[in-house]
Amino acid sequence: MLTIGKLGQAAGVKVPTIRYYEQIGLLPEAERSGGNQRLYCRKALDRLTFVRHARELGFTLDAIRDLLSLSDHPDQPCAAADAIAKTQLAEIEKRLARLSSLKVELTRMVAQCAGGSIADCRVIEVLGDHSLCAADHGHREGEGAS
Amino acid sequence: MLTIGKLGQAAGVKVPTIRYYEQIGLLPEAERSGGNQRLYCRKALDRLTFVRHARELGFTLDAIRDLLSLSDHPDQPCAAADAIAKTQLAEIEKRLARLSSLKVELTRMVAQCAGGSIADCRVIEVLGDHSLCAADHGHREGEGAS
DNA sequence: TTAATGTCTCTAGCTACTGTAGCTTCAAGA
DNA sequence: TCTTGAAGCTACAGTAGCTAGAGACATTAA
Repeated sequence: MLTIGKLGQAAGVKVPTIRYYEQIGLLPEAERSGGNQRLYCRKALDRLTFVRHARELGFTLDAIRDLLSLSDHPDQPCAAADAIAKTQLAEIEKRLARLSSLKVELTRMVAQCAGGSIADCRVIEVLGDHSLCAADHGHREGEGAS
Repeated sequence: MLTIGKLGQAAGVKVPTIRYYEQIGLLPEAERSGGNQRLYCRKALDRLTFVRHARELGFTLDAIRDLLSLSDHPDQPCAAADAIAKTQLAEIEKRLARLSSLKVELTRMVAQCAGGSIADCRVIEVLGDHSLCAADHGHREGEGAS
């Protein structure tokens, strides 16, 4: 049996994140030791690894919840899991296209900055006037820019 | 003078978002009409357009705050604005690389799903076992998957 | 005048965590 | 056996960047 710290290390997930996952019901409530500490078995590690991996691939926690419940019933046809992955793929393709055009735009902005004063800095100029844009980057970002 | 609704339409920003920007000090407090409604002039529209455009390009509100204060002092050298844009560009390139490898992975996953039952669905299998991954997608996502 | 629309403030909620405070438990060494 | 330090516990607050809703007031067109 693993403590929460060991589990986190093994799965590559931070301890508060594991507790958070339990809190929101993504992971089942853990067994407890005599001193009220969480204890995890191999299966819990598999499940957490699954979650981390899916997060890395960009799945939302809701999608992961669905995938987990699917994998808990392995006799059903896998169309549902496939659909979730496909949705995710479409989403990623959209983001890729968007980011590519942003990159073009920023590259152009940076290249045009002649190193003068702000009064003639193209970076600020382009940001103030959409019509100076070369690329047509859409209207809403929809993702946090971290 | 524009009401908040007209301003929002003109700049392509939702009304609550404008109030939010004012609340966090990104936009100055607006003038008020006799009936306590916000009124905006042309300059406010420029500023809001700048903000929206920068948000679309993935700048954080903090970075935008910096850019705005730079553009308020147009006699300084533009190195700072340039640096912000470059940081942003590097960030976008990282995200692009990451998303590309995610796309490869998901495409592979979806292609391998043979349409059978979940017991042998590669989507779930790949998510449960990192060693099955073709691409080396890093450790942390750092962006909300919307 | 009336109805519809717009605006006001305030509060709470969203995602996916992260950090803090103040306490308890555990394992290893003296 | 005692001590010490790391790791664990709960509970709550905070992060970004908004979005949604309630209930009241303002404006405008018919």
